Amino acid sequence: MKNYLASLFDEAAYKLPHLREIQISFDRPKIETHGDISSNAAMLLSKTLKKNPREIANEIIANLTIDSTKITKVEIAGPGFINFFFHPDFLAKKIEIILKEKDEFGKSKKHAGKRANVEFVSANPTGPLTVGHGRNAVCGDTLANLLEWTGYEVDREYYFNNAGRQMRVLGDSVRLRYLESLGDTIEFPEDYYQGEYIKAIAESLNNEFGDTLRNEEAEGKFKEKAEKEIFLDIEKTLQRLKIKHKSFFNENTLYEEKKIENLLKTFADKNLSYEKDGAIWLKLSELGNEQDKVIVKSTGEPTYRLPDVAYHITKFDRKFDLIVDLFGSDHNATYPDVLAALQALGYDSSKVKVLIHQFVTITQNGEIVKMSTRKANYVTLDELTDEVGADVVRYFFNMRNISTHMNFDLALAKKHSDENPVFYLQYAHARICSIVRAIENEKLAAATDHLNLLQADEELKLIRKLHQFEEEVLLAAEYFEPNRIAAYLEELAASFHKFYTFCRILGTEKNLAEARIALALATKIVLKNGLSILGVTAPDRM
RNA sequence: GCGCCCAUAGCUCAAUUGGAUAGAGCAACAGCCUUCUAAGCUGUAGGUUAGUGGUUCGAGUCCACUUGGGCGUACCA
Repeated sequence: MKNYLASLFDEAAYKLPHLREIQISFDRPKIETHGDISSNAAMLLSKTLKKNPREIANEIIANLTIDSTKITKVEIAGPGFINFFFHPDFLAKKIEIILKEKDEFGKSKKHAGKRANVEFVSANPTGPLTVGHGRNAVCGDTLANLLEWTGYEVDREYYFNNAGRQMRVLGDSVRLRYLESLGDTIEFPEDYYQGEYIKAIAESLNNEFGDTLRNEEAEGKFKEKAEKEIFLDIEKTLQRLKIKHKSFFNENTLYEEKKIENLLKTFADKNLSYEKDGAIWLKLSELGNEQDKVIVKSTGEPTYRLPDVAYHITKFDRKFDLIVDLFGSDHNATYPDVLAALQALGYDSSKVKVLIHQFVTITQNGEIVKMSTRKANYVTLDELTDEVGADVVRYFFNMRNISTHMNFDLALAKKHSDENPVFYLQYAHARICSIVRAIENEKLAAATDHLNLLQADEELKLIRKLHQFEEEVLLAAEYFEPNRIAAYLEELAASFHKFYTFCRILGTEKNLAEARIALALATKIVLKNGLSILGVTAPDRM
């Protein structure tokens, strides 16, 4: 609809050149009586032309070539909106297109040929993924899906670091538990990893090696085994939510391939760094940031900033057209430094899209659960998946804008899980499948020869809703907002449930019945496609 | 103190990125199943969009300040 109108306006611009000077928007009015599409062109021009917007609107309309089989009415309303009413037959043609394109309907080639990298989860392997990581995992994967739907080839990437202090403590935690399992009396420090999984890893080392590791160092077998086991668990947890990364990028490779060393040299050569108090500093204040930051400590150890920059350079080297980083809000202070450094080195930092999602507050019986992997005070993502199922987990994290501070009442999620809106969507799909089963006995099939019979209010509203899908996918991808898809699907399902209630198929005259079947099947396709973007199943029965 | 994010119905969240009369779901109340799944539908009630000022044809949305919350603010990641 919008594309069609845009072409009409383009044509009119030959006669009204000032139409080219403004950014015309075509909106879907909230209120039905305002038409299918509304344009604000006249209001935007009223200032430059110093004329009443309604007068301008009249001029514009006079210069539009209106095909009455497509547009039935054009009117000027309110302060100067131009409202367009489309012909129902024209709108119904969408059903044919949907039935033809099936799984492909909604995909676009807008970014065909481009490559995107989406980095998400990226939790260091110190323990199981928590509900907190769940939001990052689900949103990251859904964003990657969305980009794929707009034509990108997407690499899902997981960045981790098995070198730092955290991992040393992890290895030593395992070592102590191992000694304990051998019968030694140990003192387990309070700031070590308290989780039961540490004991399990120690136990399996005991089974495998007996007491031969008594003098092994923490950073040897202990850390190695812990990292391996924990990563296996993380991957399994993600897999349950249908998340699979293409690559796991280890920070270590940046050292092994001398990327850190080279970067330091480049910073020095370009006069972007300096030495002070035995440390190396990056001149971030010259790059527009608040203050200079240390990139190599006086101990000779780099801070996280340095490998972060080096890591992002590898993303540029790997020729991605779009680089997406999804972090929790605890990282919000770090990325401006990385972006500034990249820009100073000549990389186009506008290719990097940093997304920050807010934290999930978990409440259990009215009390806030403070998550800490170290203190083993957390609810794991696996536990949540066990409790409510993968579809609910995925839908729950997808249904809200990533910028919201989300509340998650565990007790409520478990108790009222069947009140989750995801079932509302799935139920709509299952109902259509049920129709399909029922019509087979009645010798009925979908037919698009008499779509003009679809004139009931519920039918027309549903058709209009189907029109929106392609646009919603594009917008959700463009703004990196997966929740738009969830919101759209809820509206679509609502339109369908109303249609289902008021527009029966069995017992209706054949031509109308078959047109309704076509409409139902088109709805089924769009529901399924939308759910697949969210990573949620579309069941045939419920 | 400073930086980023947030504040919308009793609760959880939307609102086409500045559009016309701010919408859903829970919860509450009143209805609808001899007919394709009632995990559904219909209706009622619920709002000074935290507050004050500003920008303009037009503000929940943009700007400034205030209040209240989250996350940061390391030679931790």
